[in-house]
Amino acid sequence: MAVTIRDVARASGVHVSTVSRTFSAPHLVNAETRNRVLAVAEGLGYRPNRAARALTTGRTHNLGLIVADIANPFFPPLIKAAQAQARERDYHVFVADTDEDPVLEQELIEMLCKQVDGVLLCSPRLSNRVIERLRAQVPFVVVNRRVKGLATVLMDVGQGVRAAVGHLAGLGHRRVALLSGPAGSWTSEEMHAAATAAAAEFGVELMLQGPNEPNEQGGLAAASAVAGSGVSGVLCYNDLVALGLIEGLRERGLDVPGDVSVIGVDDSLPARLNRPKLTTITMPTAAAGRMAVDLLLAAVNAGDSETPALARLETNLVVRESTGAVDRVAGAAQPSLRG
Amino acid sequence: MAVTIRDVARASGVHVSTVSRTFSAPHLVNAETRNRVLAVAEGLGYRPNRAARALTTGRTHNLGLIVADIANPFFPPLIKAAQAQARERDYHVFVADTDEDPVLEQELIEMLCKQVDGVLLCSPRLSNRVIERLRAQVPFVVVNRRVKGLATVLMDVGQGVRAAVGHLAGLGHRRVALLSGPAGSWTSEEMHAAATAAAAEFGVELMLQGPNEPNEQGGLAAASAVAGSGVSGVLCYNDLVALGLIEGLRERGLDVPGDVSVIGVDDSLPARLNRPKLTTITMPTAAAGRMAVDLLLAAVNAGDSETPALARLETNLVVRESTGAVDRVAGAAQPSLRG
DNA sequence: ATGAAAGCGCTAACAG
DNA sequence: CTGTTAGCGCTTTCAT
Repeated sequence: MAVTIRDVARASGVHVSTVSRTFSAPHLVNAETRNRVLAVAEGLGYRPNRAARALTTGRTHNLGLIVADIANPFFPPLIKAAQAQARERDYHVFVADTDEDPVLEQELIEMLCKQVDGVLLCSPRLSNRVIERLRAQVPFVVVNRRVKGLATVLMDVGQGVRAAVGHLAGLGHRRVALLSGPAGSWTSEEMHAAATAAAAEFGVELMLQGPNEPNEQGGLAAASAVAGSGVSGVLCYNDLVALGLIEGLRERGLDVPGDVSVIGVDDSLPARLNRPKLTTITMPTAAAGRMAVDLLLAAVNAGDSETPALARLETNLVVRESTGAVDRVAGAAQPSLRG
Repeated sequence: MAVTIRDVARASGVHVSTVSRTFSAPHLVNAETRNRVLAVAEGLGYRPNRAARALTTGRTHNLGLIVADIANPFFPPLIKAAQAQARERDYHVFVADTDEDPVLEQELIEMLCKQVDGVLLCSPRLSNRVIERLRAQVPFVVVNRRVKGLATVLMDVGQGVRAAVGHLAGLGHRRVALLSGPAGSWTSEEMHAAATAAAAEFGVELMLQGPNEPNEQGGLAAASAVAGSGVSGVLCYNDLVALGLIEGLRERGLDVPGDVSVIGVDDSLPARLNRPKLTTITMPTAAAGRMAVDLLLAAVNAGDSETPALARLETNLVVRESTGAVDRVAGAAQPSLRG
């Protein structure tokens, strides 16, 4: 076993409680003694055992972060930001990947909740019912989902969607499709509502296509439906869907943005690397990660009797190369000569 | 505070040790009693406190996983595989991102090491000296790095590199560049050694260019050097570098694979999504994640007096669209007519 | 300012 | 098979 508080106490000729205070309440101990203890501890390589501390204080100083899929490029920036923010508050973040599986998600939460002071749920696939039951065990903060009574961080994708539809309308598109995401995705529902409203506002016809898997496969699979629908512009649930769609369209001889304009959501790494560079809606994932940590820490330190906080973060459209003007009368998608 | 073992004991009319055994050594307790205890525990919503258990057993049943950058698409598949494998062994994996910062890496390890039974170091940026000091505190397994005396999982990138150079040679390339990775990267050194050997074997001239940042910026920054060097084929440290290079080459009017053939390493998500699809060396990241967990668990349960294990995993070249035959005499890169 | 003692939730001998 | 007892490393009254 490693060096404990007792070893330090013995080696520096004080009682364990003094050593303890040196680390957890330094102002309560004589400067001289403190320095001696610190020096001895340093020399022995002593590090407080946080698990043991947690046992008495009831605070682990750990946070859990549950995501559906680390490999989805939407999440890493959020994770990084959350870890960085937590570190500044002397907290540590444990990340768990649920593989998009609600059962696994619940198991992980139950497993985690005894080792953390609070849990960050990002775009959870769990039912609200389960979440509400689980919250008795540990404070939650939810990102991109509405659960009544829980502190929440929302990315206001509606703003970006409105801008996207306006952008397409301005380029002359009259028929536009929305490729929705997984059933039960709050973001997807928000996109739907905002797209419907914006379509009416800008006088374009909106077709809904979905649900789709939230990855390239989903976009690829939707390509034939899009190709046959006569739309000239498509707004996708996320960047991966958009990239998959572009790929599928190409296989059918359709060019982007020549024949079809495609817009993604997230502004993820692949969106910036791909060719054509994706026009997309930026999601403030880093800000959301930081904010979620702050909200969670507030909930942890205040008890949950507060009015649950709600943070809404802005989104924006960033225009790149996957959208362009309609160069045909009806805007109907047809194989282009260069395709 | 949550429901403890004592509450369960009281409610089911047995002693705490019986409840304890029900969970940690079920075979030692009468089936009838066990079922009763289990039922009561279930009813009360009891979950064993793993931190408290860790205090007596000395086993947290947690593993730490340190990566340089979660946002680098190389890591997520490894992380997912490690978490899945650990779960099967009733272990939990805590992921920490060091932001490519050795100082932060060390801090995180020291912070983590009291809450985990072992640590997985993936492509660490830490000096061997520091690693060797830290290993006294907690068992390590290292991925893609050689540290004497430590259990190791290596991805044998040399195989893939040889295949890549052979592939380029077969396409008629005579002058080839290697864009190396960060200084101190084991993988980068392996690539260099293997590329040098393969270049001699296949009779091509090899130019070394680096070190480069392990991301698209690194590739982008190297583009002008590559464009001016007269090479017709480039092997890059990883897919992101390759994609950045392709982008930079394009900005200079050079087509891939028309003017220059580019090969990446990792076979990451962006490599498959991008256009042209990247010819790349597959890295067995998932297998490495699983293997590393098994090695680490073995080290944890055996004490470190064993001969440290060494696993070498195969890599392969997957040919896609970013490589092609040389269509000019000297193979010198020059603006193409279609560029 | 420091020491003494109790206890956090759990496991691990040791008895019985 | 089950109860008793001690103690993991640390914090936290309460004394002194």
